[in-house]
Amino acid sequence: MNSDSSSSRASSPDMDGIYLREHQLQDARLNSVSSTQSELAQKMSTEHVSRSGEKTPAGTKYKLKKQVTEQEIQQLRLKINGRERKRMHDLNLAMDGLREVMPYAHGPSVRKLSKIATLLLARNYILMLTSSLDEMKRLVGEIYGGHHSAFHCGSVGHAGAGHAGHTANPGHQVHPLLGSALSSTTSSTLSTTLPGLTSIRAPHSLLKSTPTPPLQLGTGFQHWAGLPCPCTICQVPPPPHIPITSTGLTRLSTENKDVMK
DNA sequence: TAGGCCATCTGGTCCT
DNA sequence: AGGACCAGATGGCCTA
Repeated sequence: MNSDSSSSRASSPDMDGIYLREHQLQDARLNSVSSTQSELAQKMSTEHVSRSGEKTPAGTKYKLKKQVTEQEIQQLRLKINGRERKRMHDLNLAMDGLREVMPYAHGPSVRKLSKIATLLLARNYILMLTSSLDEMKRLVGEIYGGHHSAFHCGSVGHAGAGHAGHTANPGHQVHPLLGSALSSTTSSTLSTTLPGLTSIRAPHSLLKSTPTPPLQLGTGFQHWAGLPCPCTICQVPPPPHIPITSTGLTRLSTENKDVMK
């Protein structure tokens, strides 16, 4: 039940592990799949020979040529496998990065979110943040009414961090929420703004095997500072009403409503 | 032991 | 042609 999967099974093993496992598997596969590989090699080598016009069916020249192409094919396979491995490794790194910013407890005593759980939780989290943002905009609009200009882009002292996009891009080239990913305040700001957020639990069914620890913003969590910008540029459209089929998502959405109350 | 999750290999397809 | 992307297959590890 130990969630420290990095110790038991790292999603991104080091290169030595990769190298070792690769060769172990290759040794196993070269024995079991050698027929397929040799068939492929023979097919390709024959094709190569016919292309190059060197028709020496049974001579030594043919054998040498075939051997060379088999080695080339082998090397090509290794090269392709390495690329694919690197691609998947990068994908896992991105997945780890996503896990880091997810409002879910991190640590050695917490099982790492699975990939599917990470994606589902991330989607739910985005929807929650969107609804929270809309709600805050609505509240600010109610409170300040037509005087919101005092809190407009860059007018607020704290807004410098989160609204760097505005100050640096008068033409709104970069949305501040996107810019906040590069420069923003700590999660405590969000916790203050949305007090209930830090106590949200993840009820997703895919997380059933976890002890469901209280959600906490990851160390890498970043958000904008200060008040939401009510300008038309920052007025994000309402979240699309995507049907949520997952029970976990539905449940979390329900909790979101409670948080917003 | 079954099922879930994952890494890796592999062949196909599409793009540059 | 080479690389990126994708999906299926396979086998290992872990947990209930």
